[in-house]
Amino acid sequence: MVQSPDPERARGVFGITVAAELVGTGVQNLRAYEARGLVEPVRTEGGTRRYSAEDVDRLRRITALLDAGLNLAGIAMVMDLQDENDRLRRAGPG
DNA sequence: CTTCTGACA
DNA sequence: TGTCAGGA
Repeated sequence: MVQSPDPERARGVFGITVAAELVGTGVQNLRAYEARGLVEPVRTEGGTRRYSAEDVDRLRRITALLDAGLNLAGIAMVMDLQDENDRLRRAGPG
């Protein structure tokens, strides 16, 4: 049994560098998205961002929206609506 | 790894 | 406007 030698592994978190590689962009862009509120990675004591699998998936959505012709401001709106829509759906259909 | 600034398409 | 590059 792999008892996760590292507690971080069980959480499935990625450093900003690996997250950038996964989404196919640079660490500077990921930081730009966070500045726009597109993603909110957890911050460690050292101040380093820790991107979870969910965050990486969201980053991919951001790149897809950018390709769609949306800008960071527009993407932020889409992400907010999607988050609220998913929240309402999870809260209860009725 | 973080933050900021400069330049380019 | 968004991305890339360099420096502290």
